[in-house]
Amino acid sequence: MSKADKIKARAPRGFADRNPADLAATERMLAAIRESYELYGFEGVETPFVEYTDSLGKFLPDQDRPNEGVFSFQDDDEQWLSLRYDLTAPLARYVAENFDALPKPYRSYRVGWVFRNEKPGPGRFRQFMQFDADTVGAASVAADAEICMMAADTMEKLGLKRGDYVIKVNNRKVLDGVMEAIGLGGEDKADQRLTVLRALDKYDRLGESGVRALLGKERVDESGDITPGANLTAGQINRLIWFVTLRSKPIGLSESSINRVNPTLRLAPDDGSEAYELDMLSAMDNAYGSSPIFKEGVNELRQIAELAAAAGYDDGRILIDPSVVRGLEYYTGPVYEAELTFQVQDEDGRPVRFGSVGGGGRYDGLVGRFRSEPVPATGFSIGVSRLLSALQMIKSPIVSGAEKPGPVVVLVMDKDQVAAYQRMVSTLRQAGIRAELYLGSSGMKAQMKYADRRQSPCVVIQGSNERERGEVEIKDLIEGAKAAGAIASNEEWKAARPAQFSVPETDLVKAVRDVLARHFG
RNA sequence: GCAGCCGUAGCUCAGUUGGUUAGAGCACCAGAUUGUGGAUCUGGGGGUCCCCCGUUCGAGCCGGGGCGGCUGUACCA
Repeated sequence: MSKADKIKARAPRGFADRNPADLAATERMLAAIRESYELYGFEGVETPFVEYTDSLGKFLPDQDRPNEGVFSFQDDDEQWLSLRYDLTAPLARYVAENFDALPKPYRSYRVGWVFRNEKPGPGRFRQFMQFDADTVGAASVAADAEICMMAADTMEKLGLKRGDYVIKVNNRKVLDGVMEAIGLGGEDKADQRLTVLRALDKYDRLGESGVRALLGKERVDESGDITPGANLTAGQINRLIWFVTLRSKPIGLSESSINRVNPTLRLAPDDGSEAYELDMLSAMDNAYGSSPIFKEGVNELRQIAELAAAAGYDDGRILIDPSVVRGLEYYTGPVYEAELTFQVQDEDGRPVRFGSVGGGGRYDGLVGRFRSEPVPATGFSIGVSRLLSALQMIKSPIVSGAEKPGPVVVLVMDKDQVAAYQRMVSTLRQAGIRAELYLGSSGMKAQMKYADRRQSPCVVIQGSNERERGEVEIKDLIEGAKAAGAIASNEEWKAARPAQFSVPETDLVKAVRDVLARHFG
């Protein structure tokens, strides 16, 4: 091939290769998550990567960019197919298709790759892995409360310490109620409501001033780019900001503890009072309880809080946070988000924002699209890929040191003795020791480098000298590397042959086992 | 999508007012050592200077357009 035809080797942007360390770390994470989900009674089920596009569906108001963000192609019968963009929509299809055969409520989990055709960024890929659990056919918020508790348990099984994560809970109904109360109800205001929800969703990233700008006329970012706002009045903005800045006490704490945790929980400002309310849900209720939809949402939140507290999760693991919005398409009630609370910096020293590493909520309309009856459902997904990069960044034990040691390498000293070397490799393998024959064509020095690069614990050497004596030489590379520091000259290094010893060939397995035991117990 | 910044070796980067055959460090390969991974020394491979068009006797450098990357923003089911 001529130089001009040479193809540039590169992965498509937003698609990542995974090295041995990534694979080992992911395996550990998946095992931990699976154990947690199964403990809660969920069972595994898997659906394919590809679905009919109309099964994945476009729902509810967010249709301003139809088909954007989804990889789609046409089958030979001209039907449109799409790569799945999450695991929830395919599950809804699966449940609807097998409805009569499944126990209800139906609890299931699945893990796999999902695809989104969007701009990638740090911790954000066009192919990434999710681990999802759903309860279908249970209308009770007990199902939602349970999923929040399971999310918390799972974070801890993944090695996150209490306080390093939080499960935030909100309810779509209360957001809808607030918007209704400030005059944003009705079909004709749907666009404005969408803009408001999107603005509120950014509270943790842009802060109060940024959200205020987005609720008002416009926001100008640091590059000078302008984002148009929702054009609300100052009064409307104040009431929204008051609402989303309410912060939960840890669910169910006593009043004295509440004072310690959050002594400045403010009452609704529109009555002009400066009174403080100790219970956030009561504060909400006092402010907007006249709206039926709001009242329903607050009651659901209260039930979740009580259930979580009864099970002992009222210590800050699960918090109500009115600024949680989540996606706009199909959530109908409680929504949850798993967030990491610690700060880390990237290689360049910049602070990294992970955003949420998991989320979910109630989607009572999704399965019903396939059937003539409504089917309630609620679920939660962990963003495995994003969480992996976060855990790698903080060098969490679950992802670091997950890599296996390399194989024992049998060197080829004499090319006409390959059969004898291969026999040694087989002997080691039959003893359950990871081993390989050097398959390249280079000399001994290069073979040593190769073994070094493979992280081999030791190499097996048999030249003509050893062969005549019926022996093999074992070189402990880990021990040898330690000895290297003390040796200055190359002559000395070679003469000393550190960490190297001879044994009869019949003792090969025993000698290698001794070396392995020395380093890996 | 929009905005700002940036594209020279696998990586990090030099490259003078436009002037021979475009450089360094690291990494890689080999030799010094007919049988030893580190260190040292010596040598080697590797470049469409992102692409195209233009200006010019002459472009890595100047101009226009495109493509790509990063950051912010939008979207995120």
